[in-house]
Amino acid sequence: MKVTIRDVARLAGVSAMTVSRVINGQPRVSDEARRRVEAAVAELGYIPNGLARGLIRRQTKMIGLIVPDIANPFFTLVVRGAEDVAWRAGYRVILGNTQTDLERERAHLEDMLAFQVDGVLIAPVSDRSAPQLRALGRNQVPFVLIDRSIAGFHGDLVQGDSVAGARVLVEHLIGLGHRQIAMITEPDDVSTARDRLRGYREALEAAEIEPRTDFIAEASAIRPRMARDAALRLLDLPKPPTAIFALNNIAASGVAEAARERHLAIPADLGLVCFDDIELASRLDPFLTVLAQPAETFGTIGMQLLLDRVAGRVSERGRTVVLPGELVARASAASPAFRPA
Amino acid sequence: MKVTIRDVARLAGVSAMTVSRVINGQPRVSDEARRRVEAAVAELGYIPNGLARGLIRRQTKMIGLIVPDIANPFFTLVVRGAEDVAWRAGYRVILGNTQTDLERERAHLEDMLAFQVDGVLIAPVSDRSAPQLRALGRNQVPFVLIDRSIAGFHGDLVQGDSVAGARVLVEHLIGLGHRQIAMITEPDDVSTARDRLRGYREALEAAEIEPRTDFIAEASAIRPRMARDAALRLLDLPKPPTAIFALNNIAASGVAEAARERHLAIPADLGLVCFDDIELASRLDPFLTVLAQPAETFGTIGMQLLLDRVAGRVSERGRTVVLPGELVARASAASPAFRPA
DNA sequence: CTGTTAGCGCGTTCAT
DNA sequence: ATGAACGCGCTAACAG
Repeated sequence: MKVTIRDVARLAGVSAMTVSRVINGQPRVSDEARRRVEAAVAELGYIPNGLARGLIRRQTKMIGLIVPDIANPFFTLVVRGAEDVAWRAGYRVILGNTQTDLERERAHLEDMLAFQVDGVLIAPVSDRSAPQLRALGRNQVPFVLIDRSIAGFHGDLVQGDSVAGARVLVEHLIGLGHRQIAMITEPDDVSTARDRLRGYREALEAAEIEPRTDFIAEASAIRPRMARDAALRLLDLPKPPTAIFALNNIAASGVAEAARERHLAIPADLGLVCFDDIELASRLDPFLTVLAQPAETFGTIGMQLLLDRVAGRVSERGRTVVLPGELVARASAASPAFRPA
Repeated sequence: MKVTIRDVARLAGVSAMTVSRVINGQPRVSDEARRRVEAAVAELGYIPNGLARGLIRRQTKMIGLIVPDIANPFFTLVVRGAEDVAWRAGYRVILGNTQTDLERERAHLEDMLAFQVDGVLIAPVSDRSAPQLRALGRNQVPFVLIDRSIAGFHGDLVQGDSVAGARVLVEHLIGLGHRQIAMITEPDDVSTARDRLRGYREALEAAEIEPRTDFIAEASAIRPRMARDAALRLLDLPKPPTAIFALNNIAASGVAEAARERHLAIPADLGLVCFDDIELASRLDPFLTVLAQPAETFGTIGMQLLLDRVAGRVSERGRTVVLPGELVARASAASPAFRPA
């Protein structure tokens, strides 16, 4: 059987209460009793039952962390940053990966509520996550949004500046001489997709480039395969683009794949830019022109805001932190090649 | 306040027991009562308290998952695979990232024990993890090792064939004409490092190439910076290697960085191979020659073995699954360039 | 079919 | 300084 506080008490020849006091570092215990309890704890390898503790203390020191795609290096860094901050503060993290599936997100949220997490840090699937997030509020569980905002939401939020970032990327392409610029995006109930599309449009408009509706291709932010298919559709157009702006790095990898299949060289035949650097790839070979975002910082700041709330040390209604991105110009975007009409 | 089973009972006009029966799908409840309970549950947004449940049921449907480096795309896929299998089986995952820190691993294990996880899937830091893993056994919590084995351990294990894989990689380099081949490894209390070093040595010996001790550089499997430093030491040798075998992709990225700093082109001036593909990078630009391992499968199989044990449907003492790797020859390794002595 | 009693392991409250 | 009684929210075992 598992060893309980009573077993320790028996072995130490004291009551359970004294053991409880010792393991919780409370003062009113004789040195003698303390010694014997500590010895008993060590001998039995006693570990206090977190469930029982959580039940009575009404806090578990557990934080729920939900991301749409753990395999995306952006979120992977978010997770690392968040886990690290939580760890230092004495909190542990329960991870939920949604694969952008709304139902899966709902179930994860419910499980986390069931296990009485003290707070939730979440990059929501989309605006449609709103109803299930309200369940958190109803149960008085504080939460903070990262990366994606939700229309009409007014809580804490850590995000990048997608509109400005997209504009910078597209202006960069325009500056290189591109005028036929397509975009690969995802459904517009995701705030980042919405914002990046807007930035793309603004940049075109500012340069007085006529927008082409057939240059907007919808794909997925987690499935490179869909991005590849979307890119192929663009490249097979009668008048194909000379450059593509992919909404994130996963989509960009799909574009690169499509380009290879059509024997188009990047950047000679096709310019390519996207959001979010891929650290490992860039270190291996600095190639992709990106709008780099401080991914790990999304996680650390997000977790800090959350822990503030959990500790009840915050009164303001909704704090928004916007993390600046940075254009990293590399080889994947260059002047468009001459291509016969 | 939080809504409890009693609140539901009151609203539905029944006892708590009846509510319990309904939410657990037990049979002996009248349709009438069931309907009213379900209505009350919906109205109150009742979510059963998992802590209380776990306390009495003696199982939490929670699995602990511990990896050394969540930011490594190999482990990121392991996590995704494992989480996915757990999810389908109705289990949730608590994630622990150790950053190869033994103490952090110990603390994670203790926390997971405290919260009564039903099992633990772990890629241990090193052989030194052994004592803290015994704590799992003491508490009758089943566990499965992934990726790394531990000297003297005899439980379930899912691993790659590091010896053979390393041999294949180094033989590949030799086949291309390289004879001055260095290796970047990590401390040899990690089984994969040990095995890969052994494979490296075997390949050299089979080719009758004299091993050079100054060609073994110790670095880290999680810090590209250390791999870079190690690579610089190798490249600055009076008689530098013409090719480097990095024990994993992170280390390889550090090597590439070092090569750039010394203005050495890969593969023209320096051949580079390593373990573990980087999916995203390879899709973007198939460049690195790797020994690809089915990372996600490490996670799925590992979780399956674990859930077998958790369900108590397994009797064998220790099952070992060895997942085959595959050489993916790409551009980063080629015939050594002519270099003046 | 339904409700009552008891207790999972711990910590709070109040005695002693 | 220490312990006894009670309850956190839920369900197993037993009544009825």
